[in-house]
Amino acid sequence: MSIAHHRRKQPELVRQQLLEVAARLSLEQGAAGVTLDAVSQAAGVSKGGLLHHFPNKMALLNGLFEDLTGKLDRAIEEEMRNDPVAHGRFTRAYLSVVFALEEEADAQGWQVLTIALLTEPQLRERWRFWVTDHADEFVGTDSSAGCLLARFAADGLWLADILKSHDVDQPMRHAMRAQLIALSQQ
Amino acid sequence: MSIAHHRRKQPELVRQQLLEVAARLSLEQGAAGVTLDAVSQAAGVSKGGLLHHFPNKMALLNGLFEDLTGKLDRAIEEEMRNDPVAHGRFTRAYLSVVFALEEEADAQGWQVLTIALLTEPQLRERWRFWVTDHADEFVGTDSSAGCLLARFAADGLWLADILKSHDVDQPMRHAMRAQLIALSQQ
DNA sequence: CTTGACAAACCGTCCAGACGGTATCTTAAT
DNA sequence: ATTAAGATACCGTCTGGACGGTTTGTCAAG
Repeated sequence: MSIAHHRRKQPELVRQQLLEVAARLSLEQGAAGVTLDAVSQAAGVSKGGLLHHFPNKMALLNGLFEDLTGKLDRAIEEEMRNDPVAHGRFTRAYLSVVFALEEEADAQGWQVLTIALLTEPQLRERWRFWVTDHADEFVGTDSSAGCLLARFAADGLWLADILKSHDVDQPMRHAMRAQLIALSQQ
Repeated sequence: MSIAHHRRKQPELVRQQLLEVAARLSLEQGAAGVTLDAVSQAAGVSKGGLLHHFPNKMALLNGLFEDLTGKLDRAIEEEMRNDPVAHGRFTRAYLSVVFALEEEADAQGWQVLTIALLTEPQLRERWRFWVTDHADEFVGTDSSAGCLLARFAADGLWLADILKSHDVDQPMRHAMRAQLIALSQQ
C-alpha cells in the first residue's frame, strides 16, 4: 500500500514521464546514468512499475527512439509542406529542424538519443534504417553532393552543440544556415 | 610463479598493447565491451597488471584520449607544413586528416574515442578543451564562417562513417572534399 | 471478479578496484 | 665485478556494490 497505489491511474502519463526522465538523466549523468533504478525512482515509480511499461531496458530505449524520431518526422514533414521547390526540399527541411533544435525542449531528448545510439549497436542499426529510408525516399531530389554536404554540416553543428565544443553565436548560425540552403539549391 | 612472470619485462609495449586492445574491443563489442577483465585478458596481461599501468578505468580512457589526440595533432601539423596559404590552413589540414581517417588503421581507435567521449562526461570536457585550444590558436586564419562550416561538414561525414548511416562512394567523397576546400579559402 | 497498474523484495551476474604476493630490473656501494 | 637493497612490473584472488530482470503481492477500475 503506497501513494502510487492510491493516486489515480494514468498509465499514458506515467509512460511519458518515464521517457522524459530517461532523457533528462542521460543528459545530466551521461548514458551510464540511465539505469532502471534511477529512471524509475526519478519518475516516482517503482522499478516494477517501469518494467510494466517497458518489459526491459532495450524496450525503454526503443520507446525513446520512436518517440523522438516520430517528432522529427512530423517536424520535417511540416517544413516540407511549406517549401514549393522540389529540389533539395528534404534537405532544407532537415536543416530547419536541426537548426531549430538548439533551443527546443526536445534538444535534451536528442542528446540522449545520440549517445545511446552510439553506445547501443541495436539503436545504431535503427538509426541507419531511418537515414537510408529517407535517403531512398528523396533520392530524386536530395542526393546531390550539395545536399549531402549540407546535411553533413548540419550534423556536425548538431554534434558540436551536444559536446558544447564550439560556441557558435546567433549571427554566425544564420550565416551558416543561409550558406547551407544555397548549397541545397545548387 | 607463472609464465608471464618469467617473460622479459617490456612495460612500454604492454602499455601500448592495452590501449590498442581497448580500442579494438570497443569497436567489436561496443563501449560496454571495454571492461578491465576483457581488456587485460585480451592483452595477455592480468587485471592487476592492467591496473598497474592505469590505476583505474578512467585513466585507461584518458590514455586512449592522449594517444589519439597526439596522433591527430601530429598529422594535422604535418599537413599544415605543406600548405603555403595562411588563411584556412588549419581547416584544410583538418579536412585532410578526417577524410584520410576512413581507411586508416587508427580509424578504429577514433571510433571508440567518439563513443567514449559522448558517454563519459569527463572526456567530453577534455575534447571541448582540445577544440577550443585549436580554435583559439588559429583564430586569425580559421574562424570564418566558411572554415567553421567546412569543419562541421567533415565532422558530419565522420559521424556518418561511424554510424555507417550513409554510404558515400569515393567520387562523391572527392567532390565533397574539393567543395569544402573551396569553402575554407573564401 | 477479472484484469491492468503498480509495489517491494529478491536473485544472479558482472564489474571496478583492493590487496597481498612474486619475479625482474636498476642502482650503487663494496 | 658482485651483490645487496630497493624499485618496478607484474600475477591471482577476493569483495562489495550496482544493475538488469523475476516473482509475488496489492489495489483499484471496469
